[in-house]
Amino acid sequence: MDNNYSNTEIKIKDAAKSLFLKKGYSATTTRDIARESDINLAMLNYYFRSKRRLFEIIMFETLYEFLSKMVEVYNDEKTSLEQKLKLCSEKYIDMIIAEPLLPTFVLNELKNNPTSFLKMPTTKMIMKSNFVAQYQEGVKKGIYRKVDPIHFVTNVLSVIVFPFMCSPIIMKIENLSKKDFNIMMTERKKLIPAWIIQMIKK
Amino acid sequence: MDNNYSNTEIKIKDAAKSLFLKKGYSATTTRDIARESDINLAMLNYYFRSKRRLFEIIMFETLYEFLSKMVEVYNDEKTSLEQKLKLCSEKYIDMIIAEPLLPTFVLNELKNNPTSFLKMPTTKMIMKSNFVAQYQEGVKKGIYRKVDPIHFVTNVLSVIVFPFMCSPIIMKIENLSKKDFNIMMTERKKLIPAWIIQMIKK
DNA sequence: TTTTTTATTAATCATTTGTTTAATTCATAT
DNA sequence: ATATGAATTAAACAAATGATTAATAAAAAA
Repeated sequence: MDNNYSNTEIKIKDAAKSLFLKKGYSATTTRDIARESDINLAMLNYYFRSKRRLFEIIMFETLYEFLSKMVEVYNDEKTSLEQKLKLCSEKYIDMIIAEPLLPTFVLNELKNNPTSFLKMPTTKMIMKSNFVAQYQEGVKKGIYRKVDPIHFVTNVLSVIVFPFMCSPIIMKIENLSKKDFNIMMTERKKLIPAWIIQMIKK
Repeated sequence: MDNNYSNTEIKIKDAAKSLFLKKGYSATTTRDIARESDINLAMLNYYFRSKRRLFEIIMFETLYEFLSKMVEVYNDEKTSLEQKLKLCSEKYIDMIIAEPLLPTFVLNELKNNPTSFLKMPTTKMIMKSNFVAQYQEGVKKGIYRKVDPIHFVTNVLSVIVFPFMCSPIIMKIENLSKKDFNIMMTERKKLIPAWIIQMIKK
């Protein structure tokens, strides 16, 4: 590889991301990060100046990657609303199965620092996406019930994301292993689009 | 008042709960709590032995109160499923408007310590509640679509709770004040029961 | 009132934590 | 081969943090 990033710089970021996701900003110490990435403590400040700055870099990149993937689906001109529902349900669930700590982390750290979200270029794009436009078209045509699009979008994201945030509870009360839980979430890939359609269809 | 709790003990717990909810366990210092409750730092250890123990007491009480309120609605023998949907939608949304930081706090701290949830007597009661039984009856009668009850319960909670966890995002992208946001959530009290019914009705 | 227990305070302790420094090693270019 | 800059290390610093102590004040019991 011939980029500008040194090996240690990547090692620090990987370890830091993993720890920040797992324990949050405050509960993660610089020494934790140094140990996990197997680098000298001073290297953290050498490459990133401070713990705060390292966190913000990781936060930005993580958010950006996450939102980019979302916008991709929502703005596809070729697919119908029902196809988009199926696609995003599948895509998000796969995404979160691959990185299950992400939603809680994002929402939690955003609560403390909502400005970092403003900086994201893709933030407001969801409400102006093809996805929402297609829903509103359907309303005009009289095939969908009318409701403020923000409710519609919120509901879609709710039934996709929230179960992951409850995973400890769901696993406990249903006696599921992590594997079982993921199977359950995989089931939802098919169920969610149908539910949403039933919710909005006249 | 003639209970066993001294004034300072209550002051400490109130301040600590407020801070733990707002900033989480790690980001809250004992000195924060002492300052906020306007007591001497040593009083915290005098009454609660340690920060950890104070946290666990608050966590337990908060969880217990929260779950108790939930079980109340779910197990009411007199109400139909549709009435329960309306009641719990109203009740939970009012509850969370009154204490909006609670869901994120609970889910977040539970992730680190799922055992504290096991101790709760009411934990598994939801899946064995009258609410679930009524749904399954409806399935047998052929008026509701069949799906694993855990999906049904998860969906109800998702569309109720998740929007609050996203409140910073929703407020940002929709340009809402806290008041506006609460109005939007209040709208949902009526909408959610209808959505859920449409979701499950044949 | 006197004694005894309980509550409160200011000061202090021992760790932990984020960050920096000064010395050393490594790589690269001249 | 040597000089220059970048990368790495061990050690240390200052501030913050959870917890304790010893002295004092307040309340309750005798």
